[in-house]
Amino acid sequence: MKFEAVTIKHIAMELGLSTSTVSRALRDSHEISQATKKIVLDHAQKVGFKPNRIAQSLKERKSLSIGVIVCEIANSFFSQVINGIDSVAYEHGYNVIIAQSMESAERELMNLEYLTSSSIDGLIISVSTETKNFSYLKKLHERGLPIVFVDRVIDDIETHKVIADNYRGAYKATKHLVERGYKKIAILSNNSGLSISQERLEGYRDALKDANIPLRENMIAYCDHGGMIYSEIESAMKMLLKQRVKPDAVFAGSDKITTGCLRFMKQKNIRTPQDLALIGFSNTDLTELLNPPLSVIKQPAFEMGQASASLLLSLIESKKPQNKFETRIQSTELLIRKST
Amino acid sequence: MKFEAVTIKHIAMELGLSTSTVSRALRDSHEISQATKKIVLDHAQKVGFKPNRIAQSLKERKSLSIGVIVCEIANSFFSQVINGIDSVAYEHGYNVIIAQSMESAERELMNLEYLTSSSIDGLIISVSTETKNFSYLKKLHERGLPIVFVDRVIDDIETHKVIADNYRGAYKATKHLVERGYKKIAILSNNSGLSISQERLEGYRDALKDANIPLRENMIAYCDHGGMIYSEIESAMKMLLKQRVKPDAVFAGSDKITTGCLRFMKQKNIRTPQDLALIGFSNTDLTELLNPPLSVIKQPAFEMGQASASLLLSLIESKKPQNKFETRIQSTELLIRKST
DNA sequence: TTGTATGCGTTATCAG
DNA sequence: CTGATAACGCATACAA
Repeated sequence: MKFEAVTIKHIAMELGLSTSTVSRALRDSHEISQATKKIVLDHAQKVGFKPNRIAQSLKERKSLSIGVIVCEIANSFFSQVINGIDSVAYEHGYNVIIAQSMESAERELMNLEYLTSSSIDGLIISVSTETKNFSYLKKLHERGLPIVFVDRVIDDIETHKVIADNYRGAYKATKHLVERGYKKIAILSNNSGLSISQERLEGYRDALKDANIPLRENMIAYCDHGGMIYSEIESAMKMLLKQRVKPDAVFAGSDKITTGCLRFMKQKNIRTPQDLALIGFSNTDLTELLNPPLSVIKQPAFEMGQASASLLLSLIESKKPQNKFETRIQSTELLIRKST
Repeated sequence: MKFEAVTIKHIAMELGLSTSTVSRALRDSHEISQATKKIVLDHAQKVGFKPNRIAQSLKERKSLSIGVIVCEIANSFFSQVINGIDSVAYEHGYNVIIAQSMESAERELMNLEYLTSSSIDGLIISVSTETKNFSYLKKLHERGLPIVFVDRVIDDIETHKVIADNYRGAYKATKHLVERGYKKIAILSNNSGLSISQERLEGYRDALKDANIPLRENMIAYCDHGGMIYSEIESAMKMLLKQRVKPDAVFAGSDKITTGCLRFMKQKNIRTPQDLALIGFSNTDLTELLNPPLSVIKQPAFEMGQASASLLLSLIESKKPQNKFETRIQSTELLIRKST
């Protein structure tokens, strides 16, 4: 027994009407008499008619779905972003189709090709650490697919971008360390190609400069896969701690890297702040209860999701081209705990 | 400038062929000559042809999408489940469409209606705490929609169910408390209507019984909305702690409730295990680093997701009816920390 | 081996 | 006010 949905045709047959009449009645067209409307509506109700969205999509040339590509759903930051997206999409009757890149450019591309085979009306994407080649994305954009970037953006594609204030977050975090007397501040950054990494590094650099602390290049380590693999963080940390001049504080440049650092320090029995101060980006739950404690830069993930979805929907629903702008969600919080 | 996709028709025109020939060539049909195949394929490649999935869906009467309804995406347990689902779906070329019920029966129903308007081939659902009326879901199932339940199941709908070993998890957790000498063990349970709640309560009851500890009904508190609202947990905890006989240990019956309890204890300055021992279900990251420490029952969320998706796909792709069975994923872990 | 015609479910256009 | 017909993009039974 297959799932046989009831269609307009069925209703038309059973009521001895034409499909067009039924269709119009269901859409409450003014050119249908109240009497027939009632008959049709009642019957539709009775047999549980639901319009076939696929057919509607084909006809209307839109799917009422938006695609979302993030590196990993099971990452607090992104799951909160998705939550925000969903909350807005739901209100506007849009579906959310999720895909994860797992920080792989190849998977990202496959998802992209799949989602854009006319099955989505617009796309919200946070590019993977691996993504070097934007040409496909760019082509899609040029061909008219509404795109909104969230968090990890690509500068030379001109469309809405929703980002947290990475520069200020990193600046404040670094400054906070400086103010506590730390002078050898290492940073464990995400892949250097990422927009967020560059902004965060900038904030770090400027905070040091403003404090007249010389920047040491060997205090900067990178996790090319965004900490997707723990060993990446492990070796970066080991490298940092092996320097002649050891860092007295570490600034973890992303959620995943932050948790990795915590794991590493726990494992190696490195205490905070005695042995090494720690501050990092994190949207993980319950960070206020961690031990070793953790000073945290928290991103407004949910709000970023909401903003992205709103912008995307405005892009989708407006016929005219809009001014594309960057939205900086300002409420990046700096939460200080005794880890620093 | 709209997003104008290239269709089979375009290719046919440009190549002076019929649409059917093009269609067949693209699908590598044996009844097309190698020569034309090559011409078509090359051209399709050149112009970047991507078959319109909506049209394919309409024709084939399947969408290559599966729907997932959970209470909240930004909940570690569910995000890990989704991750598992996605990993399997992706390999089989299926899309995942996510919807959240936010523990509201109404939203769940709306999502259900929306998703099943022929836009999904099957459904994976974890019912909301509020869900009392299964009739719509049941009707869908009877009409042939493949459904797999994950974690929170409905007993009288006969289909595949993927659940963790809630009974054993709760039994072991309670027993562990008993063995440490706790005798006044409270449980903060999820909504009593939920399958998981009942199983967990059962495990709790049996563990007490086996230890000859009388069950006190006033040691059982419920969070009807699964802890979606913090005040719910707060008042439940207050109620428990106001009893003449105060509990010396608390067993938190879900992820959300566990984090709620931790928050509450922090706020009220209740120490663990001195003032109150704490154990709870949790799939949150970094629980091993929490302070107050937390003994944890961890569910195999990712594996549950994988299993659900595999079962659903087998349901979708097999024409014959199958034996519907319950899959108990056994690897529920009990992770003991100094909180108990 | 290729082309023609038809239908998937819906809506829009055009007649009546 | 209502009905017949075409079209969205694709795939296939049937002709040629």
